[in-house]
Amino acid sequence: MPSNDTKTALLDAAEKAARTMGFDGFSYADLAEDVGIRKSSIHHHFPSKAKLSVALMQRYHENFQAVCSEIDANFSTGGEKLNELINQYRARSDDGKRLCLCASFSASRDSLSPDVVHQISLFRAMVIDWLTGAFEKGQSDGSISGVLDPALESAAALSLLEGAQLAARAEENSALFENAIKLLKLRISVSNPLYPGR
Amino acid sequence: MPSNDTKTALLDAAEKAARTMGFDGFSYADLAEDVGIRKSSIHHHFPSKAKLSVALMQRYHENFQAVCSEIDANFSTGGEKLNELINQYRARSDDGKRLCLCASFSASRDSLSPDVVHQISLFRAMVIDWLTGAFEKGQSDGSISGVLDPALESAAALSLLEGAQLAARAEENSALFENAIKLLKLRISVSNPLYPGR
DNA sequence: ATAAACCTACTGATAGGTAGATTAATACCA
DNA sequence: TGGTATTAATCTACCTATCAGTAGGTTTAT
Repeated sequence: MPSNDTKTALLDAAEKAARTMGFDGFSYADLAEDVGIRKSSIHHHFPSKAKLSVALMQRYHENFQAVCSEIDANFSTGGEKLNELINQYRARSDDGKRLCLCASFSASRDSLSPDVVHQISLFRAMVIDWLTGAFEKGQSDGSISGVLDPALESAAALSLLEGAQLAARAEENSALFENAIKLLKLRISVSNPLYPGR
Repeated sequence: MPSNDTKTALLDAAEKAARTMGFDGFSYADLAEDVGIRKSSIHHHFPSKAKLSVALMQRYHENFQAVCSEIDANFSTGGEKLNELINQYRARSDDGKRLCLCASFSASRDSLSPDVVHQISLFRAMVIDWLTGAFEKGQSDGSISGVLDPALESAAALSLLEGAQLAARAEENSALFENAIKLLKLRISVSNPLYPGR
């Protein structure tokens, strides 16, 4: 029985560590202590830190993409979709204790393998595309006010969300995340989504 | 003659390294090679990496505060002030090769000394205050459109600017910074033809 | 029997930091 | 003016801890 338990536990520990301390801030020794095996045993599952980070980023990409699909399946208006994505970034901020993996890895760019650098681009493109769709929807159904250009809104929103995580992280205070996104949230209409308006 | 040359050169090298690779991403060996002295000699100027980072953050704070004062002395409208601050963050992005020191240190928060953590709060408060003033001015003089709440605008703008640096850093592409801030720039009125803005 | 999973024990490189000698620039003083 | 303390600045040489990673043996489950 190929027990994925340890492998998953290692990925969980690595993701938490990377998002808390950055790629250069955690070591195999940290993961070993967290998971409860010897650090040399980690190499059985992930032969190098570079390959671990590739697996980390791939899982993160797939997971986030699934979340976006889930949102699409459960929410119809652009405003609702945007609001749900904001909730995702809030959750991943963990009260200012962490950043999302994409933001954390971006900051440590020079220490990453070329594969991960490329994966970051793919991840960002995926999120930007999804967000652009949400803003297009919000523009046409009137659930997001003042949308001039969905593509530009998307780029701005992603930067705002990652920047808001950074703000909360700077002082380990979730209120700073909320403050940073408040104006964006105010643009989301809270009217009955059954009445798209305009 | 107390030669500040080496000390300044060390701070310059450390700031560049920290903003490029993060606090955990550079070592005394890197600085030594950059400046051209032995790494043990660095301890004569900065006995520990913690004290170096304190000096780094202090110089950064003073420098940035001076820049803000300079802007206030040379530009009168809120829109012009905001535009100049955007220019500062663009310059500090270095075409996606670096982040500002505040953003970089925030990401490596767990590796910093308590002093530096506190300095980050002070720095952010200073920038937020200044930005709030700029938005208040822009609201009253009409040079920034759609200002509802200057304090919220300020928090959002700082997160957007740091997030835009992160976006550019993610792909080492300055166009991502420009894309992220474009909508903010569009809110700045370009009424004065002498300062057309970018 | 086989193979995955994990272990002990190790490696070379590098981390931040220290000890103590040497060099270089300044200050004092006859 | 020349000589001598003094101090800043840098050096060589070393320390201990930790880093990612390897070699090879042991356990465990099929």
